[in-house]
Amino acid sequence: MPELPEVEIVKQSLFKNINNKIIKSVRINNPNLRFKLPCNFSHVLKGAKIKYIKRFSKYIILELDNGFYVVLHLGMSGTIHILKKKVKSIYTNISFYKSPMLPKKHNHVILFFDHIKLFYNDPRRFGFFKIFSNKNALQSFFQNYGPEPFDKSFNIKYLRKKLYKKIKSIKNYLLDQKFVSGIGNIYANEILFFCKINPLKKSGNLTKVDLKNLILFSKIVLKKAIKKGGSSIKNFKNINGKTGSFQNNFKVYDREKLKCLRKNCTGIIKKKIFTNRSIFYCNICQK
DNA sequence: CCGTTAACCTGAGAGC
DNA sequence: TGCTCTCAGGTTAACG
Repeated sequence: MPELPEVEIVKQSLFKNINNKIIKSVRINNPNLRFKLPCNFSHVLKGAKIKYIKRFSKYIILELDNGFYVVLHLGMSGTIHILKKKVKSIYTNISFYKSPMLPKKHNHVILFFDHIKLFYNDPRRFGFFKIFSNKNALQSFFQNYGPEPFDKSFNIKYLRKKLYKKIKSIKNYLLDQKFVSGIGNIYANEILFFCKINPLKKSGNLTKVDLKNLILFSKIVLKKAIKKGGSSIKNFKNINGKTGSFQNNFKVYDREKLKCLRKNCTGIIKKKIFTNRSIFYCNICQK
């Protein structure tokens, strides 16, 4: 589920809630996530102070004062919830979408702080934690990833070199984290709409204008999504707390059969399944 | 190396 | 009500 903007929102909330705090204890209800929870997980976290929290791509990185790094990927359905001990009935959901009740059986990992409990909840268990013992190990893990759209290295020269004569569709390249980091299915579709590029277009056939637009609009779309608190599609209930609102700004995603929102375009948004993912596009203005 | 498919999971919603 | 089927914001091993 979460793509770069949603993970950024989660990171910001985590920073407000647990940065500089000490993990008093750890409870593991189910270690069987996408990858089995590292066996030293509790040992590394217990007693450690969270020195800093950052994000790269769709990953949240907790820097601990014992030199270790905890890396978290939310997969498709991972969320984080915080319960303040004093107010037992109210959950502070610092996730990018709101679920009114914590589905208790999917609370796989719980971190206890002084006045706070943090729950990692993940029904589908596609999310995972990794632990790195030092900065080098952390960096070498992220070496396999391409730049984020915000990076200076995500430029014309890079795109030309990577996409030259490639027959794979640009939609699939945008989802390829080795090419560019942080974009998922929603934002790939949205970005291509702004670029007026058909998602199925072969990457080697992109024009210089296409490449320039990709660089420009990937930044614009992701930034706006962050500003709107990310996209919240499911479990949308009106309860106190934060929810993303970028879903109200979707131009193509989840808009099958609706009118194209581009000025003076009479197109209708199409939906197709392509390499196991949905593509949404206007077949008139996206060439 | 390149591109595609299937698999990993659970839950929601549609259709019957 | 309940059954079956499809789909979901991601990643990656395995295959041709």
